[in-house]
Amino acid sequence: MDVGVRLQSIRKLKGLSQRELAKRAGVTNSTISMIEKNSVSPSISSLKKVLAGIPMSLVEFFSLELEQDNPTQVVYKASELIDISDGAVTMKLVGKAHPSRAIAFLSETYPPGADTGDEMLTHEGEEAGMLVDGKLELTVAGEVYVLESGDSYYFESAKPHRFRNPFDVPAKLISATTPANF
Amino acid sequence: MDVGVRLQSIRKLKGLSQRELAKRAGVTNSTISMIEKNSVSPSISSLKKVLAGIPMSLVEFFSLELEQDNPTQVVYKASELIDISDGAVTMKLVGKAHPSRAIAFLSETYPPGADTGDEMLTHEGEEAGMLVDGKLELTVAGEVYVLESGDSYYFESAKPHRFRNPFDVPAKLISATTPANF
DNA sequence: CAACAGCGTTCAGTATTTACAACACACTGA
DNA sequence: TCAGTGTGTTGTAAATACTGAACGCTGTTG
Repeated sequence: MDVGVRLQSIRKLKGLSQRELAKRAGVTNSTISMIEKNSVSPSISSLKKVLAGIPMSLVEFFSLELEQDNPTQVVYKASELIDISDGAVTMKLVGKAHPSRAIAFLSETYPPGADTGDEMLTHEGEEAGMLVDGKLELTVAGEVYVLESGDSYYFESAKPHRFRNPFDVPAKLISATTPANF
Repeated sequence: MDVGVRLQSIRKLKGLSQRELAKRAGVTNSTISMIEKNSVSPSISSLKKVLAGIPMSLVEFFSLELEQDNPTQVVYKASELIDISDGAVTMKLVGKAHPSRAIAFLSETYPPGADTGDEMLTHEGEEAGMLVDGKLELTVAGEVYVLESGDSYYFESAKPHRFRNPFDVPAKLISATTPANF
């Protein structure tokens, strides 16, 4: 697998534009464009700067490259999931061998007090999930729900939504979002 | 840790000169010189070519870089050993976190029929080892010995020596060589 | 519709890396 | 001692990557 495609899929998975990533990384958008198109082979220092804007280490970057040499992996051990955690919420992505995935299937853990941020989330697509442990508060389009172990949900992601754990035990959630550009 | 120092220590561990590695990698010796001195930041394609001459993947290269962020690692699991195999003989190096090691401590496996080559080895330093499984033939300065499980050895590496496994079971050897530039 | 903002791409010029060819040094053997 | 071979380093010229400013496209807003 080549560097360009890999960078692009990681960038899109993080929901960043070329310009946005370029600004965070301290390079120009044209640099990122050309790297993703494989019209240049970036220097180590450049790639390092770019990845710092994601953020991601060189090790992680090339580890992912290795893993997708095995394009037909079907089963994933817990330790094989990709960590895309954001803040206090840990999020682990299933299906690392599928760079152009249609579904972001996640294992998420919300410690007591954790949430997805003050702002309500809105994006295209649909999402579903099931709580496997603890209790979790879900707000969708102004309605507040409390999920308990075994409860599940499904809604259009365009509706403003937010997850919060105001309880005193960690909540473990299995979720799926499509498309995967969240 | 920087790219240059890491490349140099790997190259020396493999016993290669800048020119020798350059020839295998299809680059010039000056390129390798400047990379090791960190006077340039090589492009991914260049570094990939250089590492192909070792041979070593980008993943492994940067993995090593990460690991030595933890400079005080003392215990290593079997899966954590660095594979520096040569031919049929598998050799795994203990102490990856010590780039400027004084001792090359190896776990080696000789399948039936494997050997260290037709030529006798001679280099500076001293080496010792113990056979933990199977049987192994050791020749030192013209003398031929047969090691069995539990047997050990110690000799000056300047004496011509060779390991062979003419038996029908794999031989597993734990060895130490100093200095580590073998 | 027009203006705008965001997206990725492309082009010319600049900065950096790389190849080629020297160089200095150390060691070996005649 | 002196040629010969090995080592790593360092100029200069060619190749390549990177920047900055365009461009065309899409969707949004007044």
